[in-house]
Amino acid sequence: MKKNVVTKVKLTKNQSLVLDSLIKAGQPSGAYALLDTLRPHGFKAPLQIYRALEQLIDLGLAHRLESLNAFIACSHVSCESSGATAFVICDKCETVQEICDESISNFLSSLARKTKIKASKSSIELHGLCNGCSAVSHS
Amino acid sequence: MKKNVVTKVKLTKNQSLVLDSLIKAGQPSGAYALLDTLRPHGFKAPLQIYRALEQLIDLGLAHRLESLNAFIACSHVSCESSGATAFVICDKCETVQEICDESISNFLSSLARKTKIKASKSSIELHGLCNGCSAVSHS
DNA sequence: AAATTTATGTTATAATATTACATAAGTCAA
DNA sequence: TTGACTTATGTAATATTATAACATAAATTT
Repeated sequence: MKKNVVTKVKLTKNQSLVLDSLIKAGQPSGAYALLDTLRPHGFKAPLQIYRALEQLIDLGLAHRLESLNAFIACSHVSCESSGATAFVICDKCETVQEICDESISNFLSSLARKTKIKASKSSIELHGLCNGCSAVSHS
Repeated sequence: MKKNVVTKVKLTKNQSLVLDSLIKAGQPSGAYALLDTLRPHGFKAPLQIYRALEQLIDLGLAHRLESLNAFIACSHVSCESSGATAFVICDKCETVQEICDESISNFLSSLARKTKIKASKSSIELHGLCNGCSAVSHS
């Protein structure tokens, strides 16, 4: 459950562009949406996106939301959080809260212990309606 | 966070076939793998699989593993677990442990409370090496 | 039996992701 | 600074996963 904790890395041009797009989006973005955003910058193929994302995720600067097949910039300066992160996703406004505290890591440790697994990666995603949206929401 | 808790339902033919395949597989199975398995029974299109899976998941008889884009039969008689389930997945032998106890639901409730979300769906998946595989494993 | 809902069959296509191979740029050691 | 090596890039093709749209049939309700 280690992660490359990074204070300063020099990103390549593609990596920077993808990260900037993710940050600007402020929401989960699909790889092809990112590709479209970056076509003006010369991006032409999905692989350019996927490759940049792979590095960014390794560096803890971006995350993949498994339940959405989408990606999001890390909301911490850089995610120094040992990989124990939970995402809380509003299905209406698409806001994502990235939670990263002891309750998450404790829960995961305990789960790993109980199931006798040597954990290497986790994904916790909770969907629903955020405070604002559930106040308004019809149906 | 409700789920259709079911004691006895009559599944349709397609639903039964898909569920049986899932159970027989005993492992996460992709939709197209299921389709291939069921071609001898007359299945011809992915939609036949996806539609059956949708019902099975609604009924709590199967689950979707988001991080694998795959499906698995519920390991409980029928998952009466309020949808608060965690999956622990060995990346080597593909064994999946389906955990479904108070620690999961407590964790999720607390997360929902902290983030002020009205939760409707959750996904918790922990990857690593199971007890057996980590004993053997090289690299 | 008519009306309604639920399930099915089938074709086509959308959305997501990777393989394979060629080239270029950066890094490090001699 | 050249050569060896690793890391990043470009590009085309293709694989994998999932859904839309439309027609038909079966089950359920009234």
